[in-house]
Amino acid sequence: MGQQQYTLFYNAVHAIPRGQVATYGQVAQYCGLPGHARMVGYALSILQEPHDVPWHRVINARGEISPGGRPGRIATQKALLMAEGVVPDGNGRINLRQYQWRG
DNA sequence: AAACTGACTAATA
DNA sequence: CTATTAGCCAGTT
Repeated sequence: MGQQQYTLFYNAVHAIPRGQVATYGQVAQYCGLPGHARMVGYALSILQEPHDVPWHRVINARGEISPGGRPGRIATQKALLMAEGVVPDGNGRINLRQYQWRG
């Protein structure tokens, strides 16, 4: 467990098509590790540029953008998502039924 | 070693 | 809708 696992997560995130989103738990399950949602969050939290991981396509199960350490992260993620056509509803939440990736 | 901490979730109340 | 509980596990104190 460790670095290798993160590579697996990053790989899974790469599989999320543009214009769609996936939840942390979904990514974990896709990797064959159900229940490891927190590890997905951790893996993304330690990402450092340069990287080519579309981290913004990963949101929580409520359809919200999870708060991260640095303020401004949420706005960035929201902007990236909207740039590829994923638009939040009136309450700032993303409709999973519409945008969630079906692997 | 033990306690604490998280970009999490599902189930209950 | 909010709150609480319990499960999760690699890092950090």
